[in-house]
Amino acid sequence: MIKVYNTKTRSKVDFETLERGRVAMYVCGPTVYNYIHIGNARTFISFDIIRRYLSWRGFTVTFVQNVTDVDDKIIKKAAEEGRSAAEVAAEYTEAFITDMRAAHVLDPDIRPKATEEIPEMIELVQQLIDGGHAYEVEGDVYFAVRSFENYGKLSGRKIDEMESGHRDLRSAGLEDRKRDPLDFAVWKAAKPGEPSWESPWGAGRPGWHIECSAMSKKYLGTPIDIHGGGADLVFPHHENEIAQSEAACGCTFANYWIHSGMLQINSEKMSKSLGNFLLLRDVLKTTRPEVLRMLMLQTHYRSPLDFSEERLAESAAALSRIANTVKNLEWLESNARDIPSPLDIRGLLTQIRETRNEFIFAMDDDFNTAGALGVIFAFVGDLNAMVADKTLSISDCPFICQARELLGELMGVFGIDLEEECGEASYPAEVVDLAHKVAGYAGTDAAQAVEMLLVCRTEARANKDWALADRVRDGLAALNLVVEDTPQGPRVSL
RNA sequence: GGCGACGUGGCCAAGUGGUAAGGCAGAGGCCUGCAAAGCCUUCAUCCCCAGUUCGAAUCUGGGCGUCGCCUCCA
Repeated sequence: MIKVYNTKTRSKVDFETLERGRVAMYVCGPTVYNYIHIGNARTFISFDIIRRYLSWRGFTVTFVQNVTDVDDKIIKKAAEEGRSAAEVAAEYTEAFITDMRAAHVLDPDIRPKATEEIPEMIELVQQLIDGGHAYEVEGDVYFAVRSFENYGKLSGRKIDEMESGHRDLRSAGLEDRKRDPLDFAVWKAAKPGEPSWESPWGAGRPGWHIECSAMSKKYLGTPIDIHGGGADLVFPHHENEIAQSEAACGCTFANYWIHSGMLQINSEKMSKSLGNFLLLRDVLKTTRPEVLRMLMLQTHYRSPLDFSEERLAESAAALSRIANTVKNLEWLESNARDIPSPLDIRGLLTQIRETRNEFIFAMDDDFNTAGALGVIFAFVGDLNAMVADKTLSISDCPFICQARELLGELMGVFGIDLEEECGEASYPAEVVDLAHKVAGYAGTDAAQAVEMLLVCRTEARANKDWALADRVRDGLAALNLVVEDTPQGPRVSL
């Protein structure tokens, strides 16, 4: 049984879907007024892993993630840059999709844009007005917080306490038009030059919170299984979504509320004023997505995560430990001989089975990726010890292959493709020149040239001509090809 | 001020009341011409105090400390 931490109940609970074997899941997407940053990426990668895991466990997952493409911040940005809000939104929506794919986040099944769902939002607002939960003031429509008795339940707040803590709310003149200072806009009257749509209350645009309510309802119905987002959305965004949606439909909006922890940079909150604002696309210029994901996997998704160059380097080293094992196993398989098996195959099969079970055990416990990674590393260590300094028997290969495939499968659940990590070395054309210079190679085929160089080096080593041997190795190293001497002979890899 | 989270070895980090996974880094050894990779060995009693318990990192209370949210924020 999968357990998840539900923000609504502040406890870990059994995960039971509304419909057997199916999961309806909605995760709040970004407001597209800039490139997404590394903190956004943390949230989206966390939910990507949750989604992948649920699918791997056999659920049919319908994953919806919106794009908020109409909002104050977009309008502000557009004004600053002297272009239309639609242009700004289109540019950053495109960039968002590009960045997500670059981070190996799977596309959602449905990616609705707020601007394309306005009729549904208007309908929802109307329902709220009809039901006495919202009221119009000069083209604005506000949700009446006190009309919804559960307001504050998700975030654990009480309306009266919130108000007493917020004297400054009243000082803003605009607030006078609201019946209660905590009431929030579900529809905003258009100001000159702003994007707007016709509505029963005049030209205007939807409030942020109503967008998600309407899109979730339209594409997944009510209630849904999982509604997710960053922890900073708990209040007010998700609180308001619940109020609107449940006030309108009279039923539960979402059964499980899952929130991912905040990302910090060098132990500080990421903010523009601190100058430590990192864009995902900039990080990915120097870091492979697998390494970034590896970093995130090592911390539970609900804990704060500290991001730094040092941790990135550690993650790269950790990932290569797994990749090296896979590479080594592949190498041993391709050099297997017709000899008696040096391995304890029965023990290996037991370990394969137990690793899978323990991985599931960890992940079922509120998606404990760090624990699951521990299981993987334990398996890696055992495999390494098992084959250390051994030459495999041909009869071992199917079993070693199984172990290798398990590693690939489990890392795949994390969105990390080990095949890619262990990809075949692609030889640069320069190896031909090197082979020509060092070994007198006359052809033009890169693979042949490398082969030639290795033969040349092996001979040199046999003759104790270390200078020549190292010249070959260094020459290949300069082309990013690593030569390693194994008991089975030399091996070249990237 | 209100709400909440957290404090585990040099760093990161998991941990379901029964005597502390894992990764990175370090030390010693093996293997190697030297490397690389890998193997072996080694490296903590879990912020402090009190309590519950046969037994607590895990439960309770208090203290200290860090952080987040309360305004747009993933």
